[in-house]
Amino acid sequence: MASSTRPPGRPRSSVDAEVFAATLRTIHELGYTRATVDRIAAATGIAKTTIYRRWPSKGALVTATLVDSFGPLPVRGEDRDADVAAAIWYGVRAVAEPGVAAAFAGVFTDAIGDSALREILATQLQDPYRKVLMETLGLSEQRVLFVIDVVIGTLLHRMGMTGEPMVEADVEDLIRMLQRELR
Amino acid sequence: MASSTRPPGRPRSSVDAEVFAATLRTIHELGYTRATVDRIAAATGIAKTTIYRRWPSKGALVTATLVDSFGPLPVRGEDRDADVAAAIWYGVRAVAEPGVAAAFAGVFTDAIGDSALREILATQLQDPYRKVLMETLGLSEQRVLFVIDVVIGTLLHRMGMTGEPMVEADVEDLIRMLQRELR
DNA sequence: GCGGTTTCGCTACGATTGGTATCGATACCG
DNA sequence: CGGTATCGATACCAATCGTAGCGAAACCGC
Repeated sequence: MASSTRPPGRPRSSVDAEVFAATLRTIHELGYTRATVDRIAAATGIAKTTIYRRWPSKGALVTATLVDSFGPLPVRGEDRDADVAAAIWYGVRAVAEPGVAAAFAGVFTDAIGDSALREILATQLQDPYRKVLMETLGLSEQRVLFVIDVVIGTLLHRMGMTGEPMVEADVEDLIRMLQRELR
Repeated sequence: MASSTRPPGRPRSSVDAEVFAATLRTIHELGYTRATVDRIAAATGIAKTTIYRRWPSKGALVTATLVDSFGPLPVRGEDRDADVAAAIWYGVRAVAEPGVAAAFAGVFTDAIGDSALREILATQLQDPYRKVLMETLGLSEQRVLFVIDVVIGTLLHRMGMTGEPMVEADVEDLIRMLQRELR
């Protein structure tokens, strides 16, 4: 329909998905610090300069990778307990994806003292989930931000300390705890 | 008493406390990444080489700074609800200390892919609290690790996202939530 | 005081890395 | 086939972590 307005010239080779995958894979294998842009570019088969043409910094690239990796929340707004459980399980799987926790921690670290990156992080990663949760769960902003802190913070801390995703029994405790909290 | 066995030679100038303070201050002002060892050394008035003589890496220095900054937990083992509240408030104040959250996130990031640093982090920072909490609260290891994940993870996520400590109302919610969880 | 011992400060250096500049090659559209 | 915008490659700069080497300083026992 409106997809006919394509600008002239050589198109941006559509390898974004490949770059995201290579970013996660490289971070998973080497950690955030040693996952250099050079290596990510080489793993994708494109030039480093191409990456910097599309994303303004390494942090922005990793943030975009996280946004792409997380995707939309599977909440329906009918049964709050069910939505809480579904959202937490979704978060567990997303954070357990190889490289995601390390990427999160790394971009988190870079964001402190880099206000531009911090803006990207808050706008592109947190705001969508805040809005969706406020609407479908009918909670205040303060309440939603509290829940996001608890869920994502807990999962990241576990992944960071142990390197392993949270086991099912602990996830179920986390779900029950938050269902009680939001009742 | 046994402090008489001092080795000969020039003593290690006892500026550890100053180095720790300068580390936190520099990280607070510039963030973990831009808080270079050069700057920390300059802020203390000592040479960079001296820092590397005492700590094997920047991550180890920051971890030691965090251990020094946190200190022992004020739990008494008589009233569990009171201990939970006291421990959480203690964590809130420790994480709110300027530079602590940024230092934590940074050393967390470096620890992934640096097993030596990871060992230091787990042994020197987490283990003491795990043991104290298991003994005084009479909880299983799994339960204690879960609580540590929730408390520290939540506080760090809040500090990382907003740059501000958690407000009192949210802290009280966190305390009530965990008191119910541990009942 | 004085020698012995250990740490300290300083300068210089190597290796990596984030990020930029430049220019020719390339792929697409009409 | 020509116009246009992106891509790839190379070279480059500024920071930064971490190390080497050496002379100076500070402390102890005598």
